[in-house]
Amino acid sequence: MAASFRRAPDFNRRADLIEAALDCIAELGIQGTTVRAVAAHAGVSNGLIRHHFASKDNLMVEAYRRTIEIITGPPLAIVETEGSAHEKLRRFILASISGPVADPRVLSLWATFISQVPINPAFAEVHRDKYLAYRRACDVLIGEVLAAEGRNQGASERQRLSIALNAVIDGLWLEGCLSAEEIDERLQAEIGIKAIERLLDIKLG
Amino acid sequence: MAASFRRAPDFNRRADLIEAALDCIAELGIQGTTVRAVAAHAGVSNGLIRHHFASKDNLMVEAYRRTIEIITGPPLAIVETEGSAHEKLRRFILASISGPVADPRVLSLWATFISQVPINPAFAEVHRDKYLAYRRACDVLIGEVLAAEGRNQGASERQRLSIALNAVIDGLWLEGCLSAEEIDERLQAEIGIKAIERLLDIKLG
DNA sequence: ATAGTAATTATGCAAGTGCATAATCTCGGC
DNA sequence: GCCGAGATTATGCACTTGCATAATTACTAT
Repeated sequence: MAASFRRAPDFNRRADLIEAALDCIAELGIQGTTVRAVAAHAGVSNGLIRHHFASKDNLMVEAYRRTIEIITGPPLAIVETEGSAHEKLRRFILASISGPVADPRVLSLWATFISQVPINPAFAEVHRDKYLAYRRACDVLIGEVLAAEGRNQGASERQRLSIALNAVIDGLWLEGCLSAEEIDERLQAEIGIKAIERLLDIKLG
Repeated sequence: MAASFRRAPDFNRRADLIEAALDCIAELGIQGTTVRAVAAHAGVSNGLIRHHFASKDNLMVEAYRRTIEIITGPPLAIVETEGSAHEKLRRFILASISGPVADPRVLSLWATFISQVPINPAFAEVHRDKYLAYRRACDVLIGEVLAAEGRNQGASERQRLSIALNAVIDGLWLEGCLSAEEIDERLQAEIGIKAIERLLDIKLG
């Protein structure tokens, strides 16, 4: 029996397998995401996964990395953008709670991996790094906005604002994903902006 | 070989097995939570689980029910309490983001089950019911507070406030659990109250 | 062309999985 | 005391799982 297959550059194949893993997790859950299921979904043989990843666990960690990238990528990209501090914060918020990030599938993936964080050091490390990066970007944005307002609050007060801001973003993202069918995305975004305007006592264009 | 064991009333045994299942999920993850692991953790034989639950899946759904009870129990209990609308809302918020609810273990359990909701109808049903109950309690509380303030806002505006309030609660709970070691619980609670005071433009004692 | 290299498949195994079944034991009612 | 009911254990089976191994194939450099 002649095995017929097409070769793919290493990088693409790896990315494809990670994407297939995410599909499996979203559709079948972590339990149903077996090496065989991922391989079948990617249209390759089982053994190929072990050729590209040291272990199934390794593939899962990479899938977690990709998931965080999907979630924090859009907002973090805003930071590099040109614009006033206020405008950037506004777009940062919108990018965090709407668009491709506000997808039930994404929440499901996130939840799957978060549940692994406390019991698997490899996941914990990824979580710590990426979570901090997002938090830091958020803090910087707040600092810039407050500076532009001429408000030089103490570090303590600034931290409070940062925590509250993050809570609104996280909470709206969560709610939006959990009831994506019922809630209008624009309304959701508007609520987010208004809420944060009140919290920080600012106006975001 | 004589098997020696102590009998337990059906209800207690069931509750114990559910608790053992939660322990396993928190310590080993959903993957490590096998029938054998739960039985070992509860100090009983494997077969006993099948005697008390129709299937492992059934046990998992019951464990999900228990988890939601752990999370929404304390705040929902506040609603039945005596006190002014403002005072009740304040305690409701505190019960939602501090105390036994603000536990990384609880978040981990919640995340595990939430990831099952989209792929398992049994979980989806439990989710829908319990989630709605919490949301409704929250809405009623807001309505009472606004009424006490003499503010008769339209249903649309009230819904916005409700969504924002929920977001702050969910977000603070999430953040608090994710970084429970770093954040002081009292500070967290204070931030929550202050944030919601600003959002609703009220004072909560 | 051709040979070497790495990607890919095919196959099998040892361990673990949920669950069915039958035997055994504990306890309450008489 | 003892007996029936059902809670509990012991055991095994069919199936799945991750992974190792060896054979096979496609691409690249020369």
